[in-house]
Amino acid sequence: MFQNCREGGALFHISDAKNFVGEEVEIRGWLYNKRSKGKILFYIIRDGTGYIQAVAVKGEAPDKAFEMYDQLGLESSIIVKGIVREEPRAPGGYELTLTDIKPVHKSVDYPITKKEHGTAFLMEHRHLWLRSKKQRAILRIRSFVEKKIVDFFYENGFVRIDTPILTATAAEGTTNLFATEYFNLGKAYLAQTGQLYLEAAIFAHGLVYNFGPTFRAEKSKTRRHLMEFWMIEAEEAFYDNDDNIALQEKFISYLIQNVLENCGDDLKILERDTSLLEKVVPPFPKITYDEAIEILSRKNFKIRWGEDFGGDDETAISESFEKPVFVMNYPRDIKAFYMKEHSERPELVKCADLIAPEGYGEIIGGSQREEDYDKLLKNMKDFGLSEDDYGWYLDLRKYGSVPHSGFGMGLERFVAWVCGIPHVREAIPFPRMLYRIYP
RNA sequence: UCCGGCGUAGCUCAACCGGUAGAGCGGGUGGCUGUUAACCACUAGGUUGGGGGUUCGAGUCCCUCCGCCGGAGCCA
Repeated sequence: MFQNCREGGALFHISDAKNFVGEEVEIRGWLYNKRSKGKILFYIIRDGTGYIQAVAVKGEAPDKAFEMYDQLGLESSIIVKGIVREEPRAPGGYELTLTDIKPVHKSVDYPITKKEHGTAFLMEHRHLWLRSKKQRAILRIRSFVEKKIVDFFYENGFVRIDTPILTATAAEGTTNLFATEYFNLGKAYLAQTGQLYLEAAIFAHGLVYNFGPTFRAEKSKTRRHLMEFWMIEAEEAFYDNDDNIALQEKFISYLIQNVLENCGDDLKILERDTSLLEKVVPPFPKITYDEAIEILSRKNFKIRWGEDFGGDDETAISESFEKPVFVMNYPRDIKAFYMKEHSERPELVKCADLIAPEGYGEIIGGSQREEDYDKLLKNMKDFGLSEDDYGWYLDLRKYGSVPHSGFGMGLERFVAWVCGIPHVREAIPFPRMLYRIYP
């Protein structure tokens, strides 16, 4: 914030008002709202840490405060001085008796008004929408979650491996990738996963993770999809599928409990019902794909064994549980080539997707990886992948191969769930969507 | 790409069976000494997304294009 560049005077944040009662302070911020009642007027100011109301009474406050009133549109940047006062009628409990107000820049006709707006309009003004209370709360929670993700892995002995964003080939084959020119080497693609690179790194570090943007050029048009999203992926040497699931349980619970402990004010702004989040502690329910199909059949869903779940299916499964639920051991045909075959039923793979409660859908996809050279090579051929493109990946099964597992979590889906917001587009500052890349 | 829905004032939305386009907010003007999305009065603001058609008459019905929203597929 600004306090580092202030000359003299009290260092002041609105959020610290309680420590400055009776003192004159200076706020550098923006005009959030204003009201006039003739000989008394109110300026509501925000400074990035909170909101406070400055009161000016005719004859007591400088005349300037009244002259300024009509000139200052909402979101004008201003420097306000005033004396902090306890005030039970004020929302935060504190108020300012205004002693000076100076415009830094006068804002005229701010597009986002105090009444409701539609999402199309708000997305068109995303650069301004970020200033509003709920959007601030969401992105503050996102920022905190990002910190706790890094903390969790650091505390648990993981090494962060930043995997490349520009890659030469598709990692999972089927999905569409964004392409760009790469000098004399032809096309390069924006990474849709860093997993294969993480698998290489476990042989150096044992436990590794990455955290960064991921790109999918799929024409997905739903509340759970973005073209550019942030993913956290972990990869663990000598972990089987059960170890992997236990780690995910611990990870998700850690994040949720930390948010509940530290983000109470923001969750309140979002009117999030936290009672369901409080239940997110290990162990989570675990069902197999077969059992999930049974649950859906009982609910009269038209899904047959062998098909993947759609959004409605995931919601229906999650409604049977209060906590996030792991769905394990999917048919191999609907999963990626690198997943390890189930030892008793070769038509299945050892994997688990974590489905969040309240209809937020899949937030984690994970699996044990195929560590056997010959089986992996056969899978790649079955999936139509070129052996040449993946030579380095096959090498990992030649020089000290070990059982290993990993998972990937979509940050925006997680944040949307925690915040209780219906669409992932609000869980990222500037969403890239199928028909929107502005602003 | 496919399936639905929507497009009316700056914004959010009304307008019955096809019959003179309206409200709230925002803007402007005036009023008000405790407002909390302040309130009260007055006021300006429209090629009803574009084009074509049916009709005495279209915001409303038909065709077409454009834009947006939701869903499917795919996935986190």
